[in-house]
Amino acid sequence: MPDAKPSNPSTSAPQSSPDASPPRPPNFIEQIVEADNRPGPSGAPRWGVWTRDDAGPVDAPGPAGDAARARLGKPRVHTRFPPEPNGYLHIGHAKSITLNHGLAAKYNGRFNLRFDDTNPAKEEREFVEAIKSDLLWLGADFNPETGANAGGVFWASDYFAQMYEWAEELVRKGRAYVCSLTADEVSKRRGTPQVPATSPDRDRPIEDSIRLLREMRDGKHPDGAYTLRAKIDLASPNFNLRDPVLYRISHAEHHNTGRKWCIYPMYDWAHGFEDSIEGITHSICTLEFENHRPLYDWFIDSVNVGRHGGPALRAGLSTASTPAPGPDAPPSWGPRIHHAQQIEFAKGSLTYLVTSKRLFLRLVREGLVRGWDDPRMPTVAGFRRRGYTAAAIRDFWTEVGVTKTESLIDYSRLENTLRDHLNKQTPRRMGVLRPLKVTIENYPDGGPEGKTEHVELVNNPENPAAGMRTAPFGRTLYIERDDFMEDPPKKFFRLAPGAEVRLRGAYWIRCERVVKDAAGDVTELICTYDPQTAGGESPPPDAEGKVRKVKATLHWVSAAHAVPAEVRLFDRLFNAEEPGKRTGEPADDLNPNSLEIIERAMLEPAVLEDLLDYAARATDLRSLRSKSVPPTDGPTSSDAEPAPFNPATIAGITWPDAIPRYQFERLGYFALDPDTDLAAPTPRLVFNRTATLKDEWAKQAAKG
RNA sequence: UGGGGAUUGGUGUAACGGUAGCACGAGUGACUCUGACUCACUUAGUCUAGGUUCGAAUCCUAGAUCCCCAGCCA
Repeated sequence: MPDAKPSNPSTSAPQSSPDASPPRPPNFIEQIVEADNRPGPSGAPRWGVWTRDDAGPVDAPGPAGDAARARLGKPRVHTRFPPEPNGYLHIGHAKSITLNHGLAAKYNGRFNLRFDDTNPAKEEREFVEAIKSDLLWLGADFNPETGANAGGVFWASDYFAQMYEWAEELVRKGRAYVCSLTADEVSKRRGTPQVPATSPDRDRPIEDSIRLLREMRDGKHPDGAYTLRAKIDLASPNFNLRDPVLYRISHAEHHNTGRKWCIYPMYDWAHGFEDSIEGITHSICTLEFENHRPLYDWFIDSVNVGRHGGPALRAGLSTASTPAPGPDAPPSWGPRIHHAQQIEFAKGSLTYLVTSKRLFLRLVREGLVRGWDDPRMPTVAGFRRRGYTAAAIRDFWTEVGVTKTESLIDYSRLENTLRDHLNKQTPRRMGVLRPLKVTIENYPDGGPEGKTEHVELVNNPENPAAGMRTAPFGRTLYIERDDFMEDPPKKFFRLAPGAEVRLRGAYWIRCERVVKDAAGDVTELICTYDPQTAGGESPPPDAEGKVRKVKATLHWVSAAHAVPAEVRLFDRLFNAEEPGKRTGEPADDLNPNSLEIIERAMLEPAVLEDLLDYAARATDLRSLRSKSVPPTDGPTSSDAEPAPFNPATIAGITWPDAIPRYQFERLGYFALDPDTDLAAPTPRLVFNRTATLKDEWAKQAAKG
């Protein structure tokens, strides 16, 4: 394979594009990381170095162990992706994953998957499994046994007890209090930018607050009766600091902790501690949390009041290096806890799509799409099913870069990155979407079905090593309806009455006559072929030395050997550049023609042969079965861990996710859909069109 | 109205007081057994107004525009 050239064996990051693009300058976050990694005034990197305690499986064999050993003594870089399991991941999340996992890979750090499950009302098990599966597909391995940069899977709910202790600590330090206001009252008393908020219970005695907090925890009070609030600044122009709620009462069943808790921490209270406990160094989030950073800092600082130890100590880790408080030290709450640095970056929006979980939920529930993984959905699962490659999505976000500038990116940029990848990799095959029958009247008759020749075709012109295949050719063929025009405009150089074209790899044919049905529609073309053009070669020069030329080469399928398949064609889900801009409701801009199903496309037989061959030796049949992804929302009963994706070689190309992909010549890139059933007596093939090829003719035709 | 961010060709991004560059797109042409790919050329930008400086996208002042914040969501 030509792309097997030596490609940067030093990094363990998932390698993407086959050819190396010019090196990008480091983005602003990488610049921060690199500055942190340089020795500071103390001679050590800002976040210290990896030790046997936190470097990962240093004694394990294999790549994960190798990476862990290589990490020892090197500057710590520890990132995380913290989704709430309340929906499927979308293309925007992929940016965060690419960034966070990419940072860990680039600096041989570690990357955690952490479920931010602090709100039992909205979270479901199904989403947990879907998110894990999406991360694995994207190449962000979180399992420390297999992923070189994996830090593990964590749950905010595992930290509830620790967070609760810190909450009591803040009360005792006079920095939090139990408030009896209702949600409505708090809202009314919030004030305005100029007018401070008011809160009647701020000066509740510490012991009262402690008692009430414990009663809240122990289920003595109904939902909404009390909250725990931080005592910060009711007049702050930053509303987040106007005594934010830390805990609310909720007698709800949590998907992880069941009925153990009836108070749940608010995101703001929980998030900084989650990073702290896990020893996250760079806590990367989106711009809207910039206003919250002072709050997170205040929480950690408040816990650290009266504590001792180095500034970069991490909770939950060995405190051996913590200097013991001296005899004259004030009462200590324990060693100081770790304080991650939050860095905010801008989300990237794409034209013609939206990333709103609320809208996704509606589309799925109302049946406007065929599930979370509908190939039209901007979910990671949707892109996967559509046939996008994880490498293309990663490369796209890397090319777009990371900044603090809000951007609206042309969707075509994502599509172009995808085409780049697919062009270099996909095997070529021929398929006809809308068959038009062609009979070659001067082609020899060799029996009931005519004579059959086997023509040789190149599998991928971009990749000579992909080799050749043969395709049967006969007297009766199908060509694409769009490749014939009875009354063509000047610039149309495909087939027309009297015109001559090449059939790829086979012969040149000339259209002699047109057969029509009663309605006047063309049903068949009667053509002749030139035996001197075998293999598609030009015929020898004529008597005057002139060589005949054709301008078009068409794809075709032998009617006697064609394999029928269902093909699903997609147009954009929304037909407005910014859905919802017009009316405020994105659903108003839904494209009613976003899905077109071709029930009986005709494919060259090599496709079925490839797939049967793969099915016979496949260990990972996810892409060949319809049960691979839950088709609708709603909880599933299965608690099974999503299996890692096993690479599979299909038609000579190895796909990390085992999804068979092709370029059907001149039509675009296609991926096998899980609705496919190869085990049926008559195999059922279903393909999704991932993307079209660029089409100069369509552009011209549109111009008129 | 208060606070927090942002602003460089059509799009995305770089330049960190010293030649405004890169990628994608678009246009033109070449090549072509995919109207694909590839190749060549072209196109077009520092939000505005002042100031500092030998020199400003970069520093200062004033303004404009856009995004975020008054959930017991995250």
